[in-house]
Amino acid sequence: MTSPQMNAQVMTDMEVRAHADHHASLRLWLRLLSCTTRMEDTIRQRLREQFGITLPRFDLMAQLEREPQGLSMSELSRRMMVTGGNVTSIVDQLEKEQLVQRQTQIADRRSFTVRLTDAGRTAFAAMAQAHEGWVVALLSPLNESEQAQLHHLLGTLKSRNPTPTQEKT
Amino acid sequence: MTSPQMNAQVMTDMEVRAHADHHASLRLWLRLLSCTTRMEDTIRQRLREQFGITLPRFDLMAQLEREPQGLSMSELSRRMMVTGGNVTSIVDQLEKEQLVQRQTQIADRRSFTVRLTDAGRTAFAAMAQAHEGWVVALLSPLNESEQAQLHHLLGTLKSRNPTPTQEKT
DNA sequence: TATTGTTATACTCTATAACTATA
DNA sequence: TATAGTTATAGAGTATAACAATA
Repeated sequence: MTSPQMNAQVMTDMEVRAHADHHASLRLWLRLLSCTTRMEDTIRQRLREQFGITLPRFDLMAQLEREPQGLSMSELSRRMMVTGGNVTSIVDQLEKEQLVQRQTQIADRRSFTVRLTDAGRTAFAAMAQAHEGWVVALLSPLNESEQAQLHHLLGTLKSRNPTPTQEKT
Repeated sequence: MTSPQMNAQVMTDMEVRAHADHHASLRLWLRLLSCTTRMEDTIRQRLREQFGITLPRFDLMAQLEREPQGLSMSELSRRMMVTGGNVTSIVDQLEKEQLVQRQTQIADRRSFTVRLTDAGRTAFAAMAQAHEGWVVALLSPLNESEQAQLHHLLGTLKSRNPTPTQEKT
């Protein structure tokens, strides 16, 4: 490829090939986007209809469910990759419905620990179970081996791209 | 598996297996979502910074670019899967910037044909070229064969799931 | 009556910036 | 001064519903 014999014809072929590859990448991206958006819209709609909850609220509860000892507002902000004011608003709503609670810190009185309440944990368990069922059903066109392949390919994609944290900061 | 010898122990194993699979599906979904969201956020941000355009506006222009003869408002609404009022608002903005134009129909005076202007076509060409470059770069962790595999797997996923049209209507 | 498109309204999510209380 | 969190505001995107003009 890099030999001195490389000539104008080869360059042209390479360019044609590059264009074809670019279009293939673009088609792949559009397919990736449409598959994901379609699943996400379905899940979002069902969460709203069946549980009266939005995806960000569900995500916040999911974060808390993984951390029984609770998380600070700023840590929630970091993990959900949204700014602080938005976390305040989501926690306000969930607290009003008694699904989460703010606990004052002894060590640092500026900060709160946010936790799921018992009611919140119970409610989340039901939602998470339904959510998992939807995901399993939506991915069921792929068998176990195909899902593993897809997981692997996406892992390659993810690990070699900059993280959102790096980009956002 | 369905023989009379199937006993409690087998059931338990199956259940354990099912749970493991479910968790694998959930992990796959989270990875699919985060890969896609990360790419989409990057693209959205660059479109805004470099071209002062939002993704829906870019998408609308992309629809028009594919149909030189133009599209009606309702056809744009259908293709973009958003309700009519939103299309009105996006077309209003693009028309104000003279990137698209509404043409009255002779046959049906209720309806418009929306087209790219020459300026719109020129502007879109520059944006589309940059966009394609970003997509190629973002997908570059996967080689050609891996991209083809991913495209194929997502095709399977897409073709055997209900279409958004069915779900939205 | 039905359809095309517009307008008005409301809601969610998001970011930015000014602010308060505490460290 | 710096940090944790709140408040206020603004903007994008979305849906719904009432409306006008035309078919």
